[in-house]
Formats: sequence, C-alpha cells, structure tokens
Amino acid sequence: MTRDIRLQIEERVRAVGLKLTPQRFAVLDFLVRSCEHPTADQISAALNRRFPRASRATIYNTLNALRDAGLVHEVYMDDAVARFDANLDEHHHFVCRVCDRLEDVPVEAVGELPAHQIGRGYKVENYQIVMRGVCAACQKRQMAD
Amino acid sequence: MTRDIRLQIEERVRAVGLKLTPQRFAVLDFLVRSCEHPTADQISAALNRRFPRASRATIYNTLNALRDAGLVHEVYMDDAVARFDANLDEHHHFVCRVCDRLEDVPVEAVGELPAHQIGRGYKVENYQIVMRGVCAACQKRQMAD
DNA sequence: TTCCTAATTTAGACTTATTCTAAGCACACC
DNA sequence: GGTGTGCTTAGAATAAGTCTAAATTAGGAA
Repeated sequence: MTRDIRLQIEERVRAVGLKLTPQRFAVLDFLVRSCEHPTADQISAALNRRFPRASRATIYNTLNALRDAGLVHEVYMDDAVARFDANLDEHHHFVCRVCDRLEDVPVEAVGELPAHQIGRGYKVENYQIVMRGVCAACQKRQMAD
Repeated sequence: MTRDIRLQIEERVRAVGLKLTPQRFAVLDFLVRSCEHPTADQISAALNRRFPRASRATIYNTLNALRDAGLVHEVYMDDAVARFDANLDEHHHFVCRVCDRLEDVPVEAVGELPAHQIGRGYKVENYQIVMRGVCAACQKRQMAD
C-alpha cells in the first residue's frame, strides 16, 4: 500500500527519463501526499526537518525538472509565489477568501461546460475555473462565533 | 471624448479618497487605454518615455493604492510577475500558448454557468475562467506558414 | 563488482520583482 | 507665512528564484 506509492513515484520519475535521487523522491513524495499546494519554501522546510536534506537550489531544480516532465503543476494564484501540485487529474481551483487556502476541485463537481459556452470566438484548447468563496472549514469556524 | 476619459479618471481617483497626482493620473490613464495587462515594469517604461516621470517606488505605490481602492486588478498568470488591468467589468481570461498574451474575455462570450454546475459542495461567491489556446493573431500567423 | 560518465547536488553569488526607509515636496488649511 | 498630512523619491533592503563551478552520485557497461 505505502509500498505501492513509493514504487509509483519511482516509476513515474524514471518513466520521464530522470534519475531517481533521494531528493527527487522526497520532493515528489511530499507533493503527492499534500493537497496544500505548497511553495518551494514550504517544501524545503518540510523536507529538511529530517533526512535526506536538499539544498535550496536542488528544490528548485527538482521542481522545475518535475514540472518540465509534466509530473507536477506549477500554479500562481494571488501572489508572486509559485505553488506546486502533483494532482495530474484535470481539476479546477477554489480559493478561500478567509484563510487563503487553495483547494483542488474535481471536474466532476462542475461538469463540462456546454461547448457553445466556452469562449465564443476564441480557439480554446482547455480551460480552468478559479472559484472564490469561503471554504468548509472557515464556514464552520464562522458559525462558531 | 478624450476630455471625458480624462475627467472620468480624475473622478475615479478622487472618489476613492486618493489625491490626484500627475503620476497617479498617468498610471491609471495608461492602464485604461491598454488591454495588454502590463507589468509594473512595462508601465514604468511606457510612462517614463515622456513627462511626467515617476520613480519605481511611485509606480508600485500607485498600483497598490489603486488596487486597494478597487480601481485596478492585479493578476498573476504563469509567472511571478504582477500584471494590472483597469477593466472593472466582470470578465474571464484567455492566454495564448503561442505568444503568451493575456486577453480579457467578456462574460457575454461565455454566459453564466448553470448554478448547479458551479462547484457543487463549495460556497462559491464568484468564479473566473482561464481559457488557453491560440489567439486570433497567432492563428493567422500560423496560416501564413 | 568495479569503473565510468553524464546527470545531479551543492554553497554561495547573482538577478529580478517588490517593499521599505527616511528625507524632501506640495498643496490644503489655518 | 507656518504647519501638517499625504505623496514622491533615491537608494537600501528583502524575497523568490536562477546561475555557476566544483564535488558527488546514479545507473549502465565492462
């Protein structure tokens, strides 16, 4: 089970022609487990609490390599900081205006847009919806007040 | 006509309680005329070709003040650079994968999403669609090859 | 296994976008 | 004319990310 994930990660990295280093494994493993869209800095902080350590340059090299290989996505939301995401399924995003957290929204929660609605007059190859509002956790917190 | 725009800009700035300085006028005027979503740097370069000159710090101060006042929007697309937009009408975005240009897409070109489709299970207050593809200009250019 | 080499990692210098700081201006109000 | 608040400014400071050149290592070949 856990073994499975480990093997999947190894396989994914090798499949795109990258050498599997402990640093790469650690970064991708962390991203696969996280749904928090961490920044390079957060990834670095999380990994470097325990072995194996990766330098800042390696974190960036790794993230760029994984992104170029299509194994992770880099997203920019409301500030000048890159966030990373190993969710390769097509999905939309939800940003909570209270806690600023960024959540993935599976396409099933939205469904496909009727073809005639997608940017009439534009040659659209794909689209992504960014929704804003208050996330479930913050709604609960607000109730409590 | 041109006069109108000038007055509108003056009024907008004063309406939000900001002093109207030549620098602020120049920045907002430039943004209103542009549909290119310029970066702070591009704005600075454009304005400083002629009087009145504005320092880098002022460009940033001004953009932040206008953004905080809701007179311009700051958007982050595929890199760590802020782009600005004085189009206050609700709109979506189109990014050309060839020239990387960012265009506004009026909501009419998409229409409203059926309420039941917008993020089932999320408390969505508003949403924005980012479409990707090839813009009209680049399609033409591609034909020519 | 051992060796080899290209790929990777690293520390630290560098770049770029943006913010901060402290001083000077400018105009509105007395 | 003095005074204060808000604005602009140059330049220093910060933060995210890239680059460089040297040291290390993964993974294939012998």
